[in-house]
Amino acid sequence: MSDPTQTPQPSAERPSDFIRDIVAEDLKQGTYGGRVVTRFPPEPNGYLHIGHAKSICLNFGIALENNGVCHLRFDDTNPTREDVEYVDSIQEDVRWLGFDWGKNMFYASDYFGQLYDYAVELIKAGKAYVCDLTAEQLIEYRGAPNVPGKESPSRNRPVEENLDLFARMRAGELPDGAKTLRAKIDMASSNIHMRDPALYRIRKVEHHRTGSQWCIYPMYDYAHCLSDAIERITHSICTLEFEVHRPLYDWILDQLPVPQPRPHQYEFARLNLGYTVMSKRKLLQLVEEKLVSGWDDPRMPTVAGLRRRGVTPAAIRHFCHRIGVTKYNGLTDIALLEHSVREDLNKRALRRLAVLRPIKVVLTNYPEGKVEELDATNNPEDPNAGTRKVPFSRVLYIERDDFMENPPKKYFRLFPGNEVRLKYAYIIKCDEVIKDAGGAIVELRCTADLDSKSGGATAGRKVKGTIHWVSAAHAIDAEVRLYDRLFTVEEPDGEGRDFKQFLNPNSLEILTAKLEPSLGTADQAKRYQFERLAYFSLDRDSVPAKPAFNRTITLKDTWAKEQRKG
RNA sequence: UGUCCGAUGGUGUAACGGUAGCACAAGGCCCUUUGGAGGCUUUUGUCUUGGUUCGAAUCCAAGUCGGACAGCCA
Repeated sequence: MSDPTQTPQPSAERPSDFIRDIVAEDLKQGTYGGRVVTRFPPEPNGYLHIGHAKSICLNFGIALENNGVCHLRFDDTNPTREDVEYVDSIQEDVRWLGFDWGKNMFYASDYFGQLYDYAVELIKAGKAYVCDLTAEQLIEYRGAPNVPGKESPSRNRPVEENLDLFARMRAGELPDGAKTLRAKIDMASSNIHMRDPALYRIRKVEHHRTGSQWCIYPMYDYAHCLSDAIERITHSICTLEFEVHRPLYDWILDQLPVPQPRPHQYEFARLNLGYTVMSKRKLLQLVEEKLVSGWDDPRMPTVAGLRRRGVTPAAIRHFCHRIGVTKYNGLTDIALLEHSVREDLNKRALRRLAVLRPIKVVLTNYPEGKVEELDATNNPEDPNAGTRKVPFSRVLYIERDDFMENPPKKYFRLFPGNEVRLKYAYIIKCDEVIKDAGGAIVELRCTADLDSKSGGATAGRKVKGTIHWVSAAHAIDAEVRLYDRLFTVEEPDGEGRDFKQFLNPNSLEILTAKLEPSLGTADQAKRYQFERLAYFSLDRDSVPAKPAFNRTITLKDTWAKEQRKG
């Protein structure tokens, strides 16, 4: 449990929601003979984000809970925007989240041949035709939500002619966009998706898997339901925007001799999270315009970004469990995610002492040159985590925030004349504040109660505050990146808004911090808590001479809250 | 003035005709060698109006509000 890079076993606790209810009912009725087969069907045109994680947890979760399987299927029907870079990252991310598709990895492009044959069937049955309308004309003929469409002049083309034309489309005899294959349904339908939707379009481009084998490519609506049927999917779970497509999903499967019982589609609400954007288009924009460092920038809501930020798979899974699955399109409070992250990190993070913004402290009654190795607890939440030694000496650094010359009421930290406990060490008292010519504080002169160390005569003395520190002579320097939310408002892409206007200018602050020496051998696979500050993880671009730590999330700060209250 | 879908505290959800519960957030207290964690505790909710019923968050009707749909994207 302390190694968050290990593929963790998704928790055994069974969630409950309306989709799981349907699956349970189908199991009870024996609809699919006891089979449960779901699928996660990403288009390889972007990195996975936390919204996909919700879908992954749902689909793989349902399979796991019911002794079923979940397929990973790349929905690669549009070669003009898809890329292998994405198919690799998607697999890595799903695996990292803790899920396993076994041998069941497929591509919609695996079925291009069969899909073509099915299309021929449709044409023969008089249920599809080759249409001559241009893209512009199609828009005009389609009508509008409350205006019926008009039938294409090609609609009643004879079957033989359709067959010939479709074969010629496939053979590459026609230029891009010249013709489409359309389903023959109902141009007057109140559902626009039923107004003779396009099934195939001509695209003379290389496909990342099928190369130049095809120059016609199936549309999503046509390819998706049939891919589900071919794979014998039982429950095809997607997001709410596909609800309107369901009649078409059903129509296509009902026209063709697909394996029975065929799959059914169910829709749930996609995740909307506060203080972030979730659409692939917008995330891509952030990457391409270099507003972030890449898809795995720790501020991104991508799985890769969260991973680099130090968030664990378990935290993401718990979050997905907590938010549930419904058809209500709400806005999830980012605090829910933050809580899941803290909860998990609290259990597994190794506690360490680190000073982000140092101020020098000299203990005037502590012998010069003396060094003590003090015992420090690695994780109070986990007795098995053990202890370590931390060097202590006369000159220390403490956090600037932990000293105030003129403190407000309820300030428990160091101020002139006051005492605080140095964590794992002595109680000290501030005697003198040394300033430079400009009046800036450069050093604090303190005296230590030399009997107050653990095991000492006055170890039990209670002082109001305990602060962290590092020994100046032993501290190592590290780059520390303090990440904050990427946007300043909860709904950066709300109506009439340009999300880029709301980028948080302070979403990244880079500091050189002073760390206790044990952090010199920090492990990228482990998680750390810099005591009293935040959770951190070692970034992958650390170099031995200068480690770099990313702040995953701060500790809860009730003092900051107190101050806000004024 | 189209079709489909939805509505439970501030947020996310549970209750499947029978005591509106949980988590987060917010407030208070206790504890604390992390102002962390933990423990205890308080506040706040069934969109509206009718109907069915001994009894409705749940079923029905109408309304209100919100979302989705007019790519040869997925």
